[in-house]
Amino acid sequence: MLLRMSSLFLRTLREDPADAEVPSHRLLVRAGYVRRVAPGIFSWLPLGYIVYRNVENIVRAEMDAAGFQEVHFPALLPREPYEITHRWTEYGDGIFRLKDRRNNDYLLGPTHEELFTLMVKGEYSSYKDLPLAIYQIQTKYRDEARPRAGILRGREFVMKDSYSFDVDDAGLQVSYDKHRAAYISTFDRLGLDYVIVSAQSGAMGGSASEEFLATTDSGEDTYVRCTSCDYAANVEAVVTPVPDAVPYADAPAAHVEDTPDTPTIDTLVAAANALQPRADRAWTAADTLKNVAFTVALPDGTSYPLVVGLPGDRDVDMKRLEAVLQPGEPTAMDEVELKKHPLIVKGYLGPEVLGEESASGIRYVVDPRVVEGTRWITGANVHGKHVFDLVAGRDFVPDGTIEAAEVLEGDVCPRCGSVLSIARGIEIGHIFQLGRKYAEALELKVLDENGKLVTVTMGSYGIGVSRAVAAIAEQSFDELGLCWPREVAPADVHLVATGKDDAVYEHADQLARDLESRGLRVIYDDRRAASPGVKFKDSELVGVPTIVVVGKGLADGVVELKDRRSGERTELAVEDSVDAIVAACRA
RNA sequence: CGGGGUGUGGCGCAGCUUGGUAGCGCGCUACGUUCGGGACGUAGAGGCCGUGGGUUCGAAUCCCGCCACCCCGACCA
Repeated sequence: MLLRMSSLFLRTLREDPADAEVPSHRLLVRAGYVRRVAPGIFSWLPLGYIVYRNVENIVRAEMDAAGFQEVHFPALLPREPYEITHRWTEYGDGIFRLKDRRNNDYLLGPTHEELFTLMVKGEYSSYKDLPLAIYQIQTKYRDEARPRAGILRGREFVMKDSYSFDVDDAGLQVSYDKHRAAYISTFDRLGLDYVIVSAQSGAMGGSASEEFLATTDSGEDTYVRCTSCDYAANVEAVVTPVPDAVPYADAPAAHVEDTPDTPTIDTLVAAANALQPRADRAWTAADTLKNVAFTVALPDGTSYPLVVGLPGDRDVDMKRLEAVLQPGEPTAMDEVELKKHPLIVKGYLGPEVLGEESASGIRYVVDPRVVEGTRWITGANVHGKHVFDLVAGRDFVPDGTIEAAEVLEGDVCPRCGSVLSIARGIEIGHIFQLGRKYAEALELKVLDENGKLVTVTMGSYGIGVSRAVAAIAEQSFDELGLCWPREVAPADVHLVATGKDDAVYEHADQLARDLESRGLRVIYDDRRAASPGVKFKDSELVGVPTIVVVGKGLADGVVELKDRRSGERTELAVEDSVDAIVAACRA
């Protein structure tokens, strides 16, 4: 491959685009790799599309090597399969819907579980055909509420999705493990720094689930990692260790106190220390029980109220709450909704009027830390009053526990009891054991060895291909521009010719062809009009791993070799420069 | 869905307060000079100022509506 800059369809930008925030977006636009067409929808220019295809081909090669077979579905899909699994409604505004000329409903596929399931149902009917793993690389469409961060979160994106089909759970586990291994080799080859974390399975349903997160501060996902054992999890999936119950035989009886003007936790803590100072220490937010009211909307259009109780030093993490309540969608009650529940007093809500068995009938769930015997300061359900020494298990019994409190740096590791740290990442892969949800809904069954019909169990595995391009960019740049890992880079060598001397361009031209004939992919900056500064800046911005300069050194018989990432420069004798450059690129 | 912000040549922006028919940088074209860190000179091309209405002799500028886009939040009682 030899691309000449004089005719390459490329225009780099000297300034950052106004709408780009994250580095990958900024640099992919500036270096002429992508252009925005509409919110969350992008076009790929030649260099970008080369990188995109390199990533896609690595993913494909690794899937093929693992023995998975590639198929291809349409992106334009009929409503019926999604109606059967209820996702036509469950997806809500999240999918693009359209009608054909006969007014039939269609959608642009957001994911393809239904189609894969139906395809296998159409072809296979015996346990002897299983296990099977098939995949596709397909453009997906999701009408995101707020697309952001350029290629990282678009409304149109490319995903590799695979599905495994097995007769039993043991088989599923084997298929899952094979995919896990294939993903590890794929992401290793893509040159990504990533972690594998326990996850929630999300809208697809299912059980065992892990995410591959590319580690970067600009990531949307927050995960925890144990500082001593190998526990790692998405915050949505973090399990709170349940403390032992506290003896409370000696606890004083609950008593209501006047606490005027204390609608927030901070004001309440201050009031408590003034009114009822403790002998041993000051009251803190952790001594208060905060009760947060939500309305949970269900896919069938109904909704129910829910109150979450948690220690006052923590906030509700909406992503965790949503993950637990799937497919229900919680929203915090506003003033209007609070008024519909007369027993709820804004700012002074307490557990005594809550619970399915109580007067209000409102479901009341608490953080796992609120174990039997713990004592709390909390709302008294009267404006301006709080109750002290309210003991869990004695004075109130919640309807259950819920994992909805935010996870904080320093929280206890559920596996080893050590300390958790928090970091961010980009979800580039997700594997999970779907189980029989779709096989059941769409009646994918095979005959087993006893001639009995059994429902097939499935696994589902995704890689964000276009997102991976941005994730790699996100991990591979410096103040000068991009610096791609070699295997995904648009070329091996960026050859720059400088000056006005014909001899320089003649030599560089020959060098470009020699390198190409040795199997290297070459970008050759043969522009006569551009100044050296422009060419150097462009070569750094574009981010090819090896830069070669043919210029003023040629008179002394040398060309210059630069490593984009390290910045290291070497002078090469002209006679053996081809071999030296090839060696540098193969290293 | 809520909050904030922005719409002016291809890109990045000024002009708007205080109305008088548009300007700067980059890029682009031509010629000349220059050629190792985003060169310089001269001459050019390119804009229904997001959109609809209103006020006015006159609107990019003031008023009203609409549309689009960007950022933050999707919670803290």
